[in-house]
Amino acid sequence: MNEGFHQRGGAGSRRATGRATLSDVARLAGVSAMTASRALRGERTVDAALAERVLAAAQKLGYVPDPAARALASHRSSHVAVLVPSLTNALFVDLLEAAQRVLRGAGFQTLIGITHYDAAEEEQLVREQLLHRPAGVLLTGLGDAKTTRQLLAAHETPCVCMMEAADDPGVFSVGFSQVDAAAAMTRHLLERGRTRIAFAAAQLDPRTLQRLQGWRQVLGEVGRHDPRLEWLDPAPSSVGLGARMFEQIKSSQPEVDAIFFCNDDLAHGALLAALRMGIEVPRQIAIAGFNDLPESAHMVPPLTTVRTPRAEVGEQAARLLLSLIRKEPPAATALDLGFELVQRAST
Amino acid sequence: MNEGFHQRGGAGSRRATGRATLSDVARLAGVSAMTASRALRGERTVDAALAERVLAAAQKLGYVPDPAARALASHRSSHVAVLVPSLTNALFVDLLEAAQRVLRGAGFQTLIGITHYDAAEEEQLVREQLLHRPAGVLLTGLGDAKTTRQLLAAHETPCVCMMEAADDPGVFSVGFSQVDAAAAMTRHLLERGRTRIAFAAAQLDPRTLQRLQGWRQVLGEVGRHDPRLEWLDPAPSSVGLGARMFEQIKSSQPEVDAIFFCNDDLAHGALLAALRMGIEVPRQIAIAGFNDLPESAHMVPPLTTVRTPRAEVGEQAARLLLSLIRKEPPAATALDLGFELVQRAST
DNA sequence: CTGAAAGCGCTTACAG
DNA sequence: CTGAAAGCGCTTACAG
Repeated sequence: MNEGFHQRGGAGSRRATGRATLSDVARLAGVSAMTASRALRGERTVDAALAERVLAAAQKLGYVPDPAARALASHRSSHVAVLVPSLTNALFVDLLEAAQRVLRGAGFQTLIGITHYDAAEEEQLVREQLLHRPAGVLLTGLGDAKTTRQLLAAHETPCVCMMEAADDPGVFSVGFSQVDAAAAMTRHLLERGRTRIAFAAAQLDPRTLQRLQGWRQVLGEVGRHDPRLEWLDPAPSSVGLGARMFEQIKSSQPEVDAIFFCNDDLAHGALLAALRMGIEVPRQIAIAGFNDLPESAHMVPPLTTVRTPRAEVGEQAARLLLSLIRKEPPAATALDLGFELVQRAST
Repeated sequence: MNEGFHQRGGAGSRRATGRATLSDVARLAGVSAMTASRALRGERTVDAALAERVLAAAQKLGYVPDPAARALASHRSSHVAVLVPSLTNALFVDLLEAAQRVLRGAGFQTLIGITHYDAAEEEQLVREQLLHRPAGVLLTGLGDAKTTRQLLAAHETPCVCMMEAADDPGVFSVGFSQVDAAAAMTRHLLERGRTRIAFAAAQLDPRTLQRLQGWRQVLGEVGRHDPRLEWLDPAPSSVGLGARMFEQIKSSQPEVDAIFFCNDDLAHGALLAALRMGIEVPRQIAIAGFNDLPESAHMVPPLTTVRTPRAEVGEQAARLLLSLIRKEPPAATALDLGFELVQRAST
């Protein structure tokens, strides 16, 4: 019967890897390679008894499918590309970590790409990634990157956008409304009796501009919007920049009684600058941030901010992508995970 | 002559990708696929004129090699796995970003793995990665992970360790001496007239323990080491933990006149706690950190710390790995990039 | 220095 | 529901 007889390649063969292959499994289970392949991928068309034998054989041989062979034959790798603007911002790190945990659990490898907040670089990265035929792409979008979307569509590669609740029905997204979150914070400052509320932002990526919009909207409604209260700097966010912005606003517009920073890093810098300058927060001026980084609760005074569900966004975006990859019906097109206003002593 | 005649697969063929393949290039250049393959990979055995024709053909067709096919045939992918303990610590983010930039430039994709400071998880991740046959591995090692090294050796996968200057000649490493850096900071504190210098650390990974060793060594030499000055907490580092440690040290050992924290996050927490408690730094107590994060220069007072060359470590480690992958003679076995003591107002 | 053959380990597409 | 055949797009190993 030649049972267990296992010859690989014959005389002129090239060096193999030494790992068990699909045909090893098939031979041991007494089925064809095709049936083994189908059983291992969980196709339901395989007879239950056969499938069980295949699984047992695979187990016994310690079989692990070769990703390269699978990718070559199926035109689809087991990679998922995750594109984020930066890893310097803890927000994106949390997003990435959460997504990666889910993807890894499902047998997908995570390839990271850093776009540096540059739409052209995003497009370039997507092109590069598509050469590797990723199973899917997770994106922190840079506006209406139509080209990106077309590229992905042309390669039939599923994609989920993170950190926004998109209104475009052709786009899958997981996030929350940046506009609403900023509006909520602005309302909070009004309720605390502030009348000259500045908005200070850096980087000016699409999500930051959405926050600007929320602030404008609320102040506009109460007739308190004034373009001179907008402090917009395209430079990257940093603690140092936040400190400089605070000094500038304080010296040029002493009547400002609250500053809403577009993120916590800037707000931290402002709080530290206030300490250095002997300006009391919130008595003389209120300071608010956005994101609720771990440091924020420990600042002096503790920072009022918006808690964003970034880990959950990463996780849910990965889950949504997995269902798209598996061609299962997606749970939703746009998943809105909300936000939470965290009031602390700085406002 | 059938020139330009291009038929793919014939009647019963399966859907191809539509991209130009190696044989398209070979046909256009009028050579065999083998010669085309060799020319494109830059093998020097190819006749110059032929090589030029191949390159021109590839250019014209927009040929891009298929990574999966290449990996299947050669048993080696174009991926490099980068394993770090965490991305919550900015140190590792800088490392990763720098390494990725170099690797991407050389045509390698970066796969990240997060070990969560767990040696078992590191080993598990290495096993997983090896199934994908990475071209190489970049590691932020977790001690004498002998198993890890054996695994890599068995798969003939080159590896470079980051953030240490290893003394083991069988290990390639890029970093600096954690012991020396901590010793330098301890000496600095002695020179500033401090006599009761505590060492406060969290996470307790190998590099932290090396810093502990440097501190012990210097204090031992001057007869000022006292085990009660060691504050070691295995919990993850955070600003909050730094604040708590500061409060504890202050209340239980009021005679301590300096605290050397094993990283800047903890030191930031301590500075903030001191502000809250009304304790003057450095008059009443000096505070020092390690790593020089961007925030450190903006703290109140600005933090004295050790600047570590993490971006350069990532970059050089990637370069070293590339030369190992290409079987070029490596520039060095252990590359020591040094460190810099940055004195600011907190000491 | 160059090439025809074989093979890497899977899956697609087609028959039964 | 199952299988024999062909093929994915490259490179290794061997001849010349």
